[in-house]
Amino acid sequence: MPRPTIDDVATLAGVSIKTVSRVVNHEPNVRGLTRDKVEKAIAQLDYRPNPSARNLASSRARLIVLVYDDPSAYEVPSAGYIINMQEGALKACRKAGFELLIHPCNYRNENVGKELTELIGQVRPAGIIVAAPLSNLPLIVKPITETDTPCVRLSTGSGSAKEYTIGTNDREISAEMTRYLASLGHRRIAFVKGNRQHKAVGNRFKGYKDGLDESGLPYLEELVAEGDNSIGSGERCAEDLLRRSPRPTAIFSANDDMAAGVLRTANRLGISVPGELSIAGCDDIALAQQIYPALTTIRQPLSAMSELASLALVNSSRGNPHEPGLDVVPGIIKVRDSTAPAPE
Amino acid sequence: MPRPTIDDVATLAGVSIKTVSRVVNHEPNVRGLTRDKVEKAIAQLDYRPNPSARNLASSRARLIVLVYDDPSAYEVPSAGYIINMQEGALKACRKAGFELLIHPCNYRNENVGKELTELIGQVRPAGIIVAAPLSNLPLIVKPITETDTPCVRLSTGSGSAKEYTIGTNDREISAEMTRYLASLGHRRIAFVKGNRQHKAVGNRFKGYKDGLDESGLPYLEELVAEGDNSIGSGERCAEDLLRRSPRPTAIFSANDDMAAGVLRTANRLGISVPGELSIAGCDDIALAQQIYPALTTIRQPLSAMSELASLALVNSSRGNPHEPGLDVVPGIIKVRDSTAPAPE
DNA sequence: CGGCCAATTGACAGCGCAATCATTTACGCA
DNA sequence: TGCGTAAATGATTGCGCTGTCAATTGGCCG
Repeated sequence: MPRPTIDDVATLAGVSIKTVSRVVNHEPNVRGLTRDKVEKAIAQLDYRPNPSARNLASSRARLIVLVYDDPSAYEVPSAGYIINMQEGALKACRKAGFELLIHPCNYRNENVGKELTELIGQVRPAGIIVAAPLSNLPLIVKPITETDTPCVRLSTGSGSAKEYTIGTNDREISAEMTRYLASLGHRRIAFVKGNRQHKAVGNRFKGYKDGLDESGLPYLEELVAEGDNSIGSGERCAEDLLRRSPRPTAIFSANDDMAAGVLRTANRLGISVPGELSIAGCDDIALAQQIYPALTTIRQPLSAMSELASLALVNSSRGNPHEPGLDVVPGIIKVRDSTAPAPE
Repeated sequence: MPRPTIDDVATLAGVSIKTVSRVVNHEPNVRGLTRDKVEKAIAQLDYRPNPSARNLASSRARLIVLVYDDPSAYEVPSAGYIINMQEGALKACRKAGFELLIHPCNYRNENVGKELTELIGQVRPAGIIVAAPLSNLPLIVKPITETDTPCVRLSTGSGSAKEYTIGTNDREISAEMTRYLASLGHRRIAFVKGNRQHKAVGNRFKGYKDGLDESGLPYLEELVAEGDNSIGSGERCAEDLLRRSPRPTAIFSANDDMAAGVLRTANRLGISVPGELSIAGCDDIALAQQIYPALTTIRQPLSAMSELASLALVNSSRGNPHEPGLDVVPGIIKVRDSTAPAPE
């Protein structure tokens, strides 16, 4: 049996299809009595509008696109980050009856801009969420905004004058992590910086320096290494840092992958964690709990952020665009087993 | 400026819209000359068909749904598995101009069946891919097939009489892994079984026994433990197994998460890997390379499998349904650092 | 009770495309 | 050259819905 259409509902309820349309779309100016009749008919027929027809008629799809850095472009992709984001967006979409289209995207590709423009032209989404680090690249954001598609940036970096941005308190929470390490008695706290392209990790570095300062510890250039966000770079940075003398007793990395790399190196060198060396990361990807010892880290509220973003886009499609600006969803520190009081 | 429509193309090319439609959809019976004209017009206008209009007119969306076990239902979700699957499906979809809708799904939920039926009614996808372990649950598969939506099962378990199934040579490759461990001199090779509900892990257990047999080793009940696919269960099983005397010198787990758990336990107990204990897993999720030492494992060709599945569904929507049956994409053994010759 | 305005409802025209069926063209052969 | 057939092309309808604008209704006031 074919699915019921708006005509069937209208006939059953004894009204015109336009009235049914009004009820379905929660438009004003429908009498309570009429609304009840229509809703009863809808329930009775188990009617649900055909999205394609709606999209065609209104020329905008009930669909949100999530754009993020393509993990398959990397040797050892970091999947946890993405799954977390998808989760929040899916949640909001389901609640609103929207669908989520995922679009991993390689920013090294020459034609990303065109690719996105085409995607938008193709599916006409109600909105687009652009995740960090892509959200900091004009190369990505500009083509999107030029199509007039509502766009929310997920950026642990900074706000933007033109788009609504959802961020987190990277700098503050990183400072807090640093103070936490200091409170455990650590005096030589090293830091592994991440990819310079990513503003987020820059903020974390600033937070690290803030934290040192607030704990009355000096900032030492020799205790900072620069990675590229990958596990491998974490390993190399750790080799470097652990060669210093005296050795740092804690290493705080700008993301979990690098922290996992630090842990690998410590394991390889036979340095006990957390006995001789405390390790802290940032992101709380699944990996953080899968390695041994489980990583003390900063939980990025990624799921909450993408949920908020989706919500904003849904509202926007209903006529309430969100004004530009920065909303901050705070992260929290998850203390696990990779940090302990400083030795001695 | 509004996007060009099929009418614009027809006008520019001096043909009817039906002819344009034929060219766009690669239908036969168009003269080469005409085709060229139309294609030139399409290129000139940068025309791309409106998917909503197509869907409305043909009452089936150019869209594939990927259904998988909802990771957020678990405490420590295993994201790698999912990302790999998404990757292959995305690849095939892009090539065919299809979109991918992801639908994580909690099978413990009472209403999964209805949920899926509604989803299908809602979006009318060209097809659905159901990933293991959901693909082995009638609870999930039946409601789908009842809607006449083409459905491909991804199951490392077994084929099905009614749906096309893409699997892998779990049993054989697990036997090979076992033989490999035996070839390293291991005589006491333990096995960690996974969740009974998952046929795949059952096959791996069979493969383990085959491998022992082929290597002339006895099957010992005491060297088998039963986990539930989670890291935590791997830890517990390892505690059990390592209490045996003499201790096993190799532990082969039915998935990587549990192998990671085994490694955590070994680390905790101060047992050196791979010096005193070799560890092997199965799946080759990203985690396998993120822990130390990197895990020797069986690489599941998940991406290839989901790509194949998507392709089959695309073809199906073009009038070439795939007949039921089982296709096997073989896995391969990735030797990394967690396995070494047996001690002594 | 008549009149007027606002609230409510409906008629109808597309949105852009696929599919059906009718029409035209091309080609082979006698 | 003319006929028959198959190939190529086109005219038209309708998919299910939204948006526009017109028609109707109801309520309130004088």
